[in-house]
Amino acid sequence: MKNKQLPNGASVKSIRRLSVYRRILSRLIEEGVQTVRSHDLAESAGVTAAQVRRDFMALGYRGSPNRGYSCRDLFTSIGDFMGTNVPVKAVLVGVGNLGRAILGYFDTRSVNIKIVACFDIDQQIVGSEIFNCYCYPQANLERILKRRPVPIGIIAVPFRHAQEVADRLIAAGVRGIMNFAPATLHVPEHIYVEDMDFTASLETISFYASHGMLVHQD
Amino acid sequence: MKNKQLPNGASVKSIRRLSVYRRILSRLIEEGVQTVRSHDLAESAGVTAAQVRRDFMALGYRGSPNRGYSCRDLFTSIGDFMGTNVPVKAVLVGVGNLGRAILGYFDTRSVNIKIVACFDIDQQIVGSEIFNCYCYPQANLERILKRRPVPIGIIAVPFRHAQEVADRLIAAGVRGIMNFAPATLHVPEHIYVEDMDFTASLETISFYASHGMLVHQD
DNA sequence: CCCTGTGAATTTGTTCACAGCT
DNA sequence: AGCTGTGAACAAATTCACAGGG
Repeated sequence: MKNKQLPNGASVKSIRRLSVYRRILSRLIEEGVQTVRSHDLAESAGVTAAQVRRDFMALGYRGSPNRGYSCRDLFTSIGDFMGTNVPVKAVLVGVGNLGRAILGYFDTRSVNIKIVACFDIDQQIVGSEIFNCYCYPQANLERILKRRPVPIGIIAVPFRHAQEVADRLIAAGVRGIMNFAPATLHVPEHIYVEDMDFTASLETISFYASHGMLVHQD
Repeated sequence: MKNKQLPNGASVKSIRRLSVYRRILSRLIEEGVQTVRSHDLAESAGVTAAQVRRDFMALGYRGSPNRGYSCRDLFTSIGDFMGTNVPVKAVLVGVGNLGRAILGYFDTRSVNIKIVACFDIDQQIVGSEIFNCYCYPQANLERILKRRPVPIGIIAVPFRHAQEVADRLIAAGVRGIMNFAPATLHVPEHIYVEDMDFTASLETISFYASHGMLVHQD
């Protein structure tokens, strides 16, 4: 897909940074911090202060000169913008080692992301509950998503099946996909895919680790 | 970190794409395909043909007009450039659900990436072998890396310990880090970090999934 | 003719630097 | 004085479009 144009001008990269700022804010709030300056957020997030302020232009949220931003208000504002103040729902397909770890990850860590169902083809797994998530037969994917539509699908199946699973998820109404399979998915323009490509990431790290040059923190 | 400058002009993004092309090529070779055009690779990798050719400028590998590229030679050439023709070695710190899944992932999938040791603080796990990888006490990290230096560290510990683990890995000679902890690591300029931030990725997907706009395949 | 290789144009993303508010 | 908000400069990444080769 080509690039989107948000009303304002938020790119994929800035959206991702907003998510990171929000996490930092949540920790600051826990610590009882009231306000934060763009400079502080920049330091915590590993970016420049100008970048932070630029990213906030998209939100419409405005700080106060000489004081910075209210942690609580900014947190809410980012959540409103990103839609993460209400829990985000997803389904997962493929309950192997990795799928299980993903279920565990989101079960523990975040209140605002909820994997509401998972699917597998293995009869040993189907019918059981893994990290508070019931496992349905993969054949029933369409039926279940029809009854309870979910906007996001997480693919953790072997790469040979990834495209087929993606097609079925999309047909069942999913709009965004988190793809852990080492395969490039071919999807319609309006579907957003984020690849979690462990091998490509590790090989990229390897390249820079061995060529020892200065480099850009992801 | 700021951007590196490769002799030629390969950026982080192009390096990552080279890894993807290489994987595609390995599958083509398995299928017995001899040559491939930039256009074909572009289709498989989900990018433009011009992008593919541009990426290959960095390699110095040259195709033949009217024919394209030799799959086998190009595969080798990318591997030479990236250093992935010889096995890439890494250590993993944190053998929880996610750590275990990562061990399983690289154990099965790839011959050319090898996690040579893992570390944990849990005495239950230490001393056992997980997916063909022996688990050492985390306290011995420095000692073991001293004897057998490894260029890459994979961090899969809770976010509170991530920075400390990163510091120790770097002190022990690691040059690149794959960070699964939801934390921004602060590292010296010459260290390359790739963040595998599940939450930021999922929230980014959520944003685009709910705002339904055209979008760029990662 | 159908490819690749690449300079030039364009688009996207980032940083600078300063005006303005408190 | 110390911060934000932002136009303008800059840098990076991508695409265009075409010259050149077999």
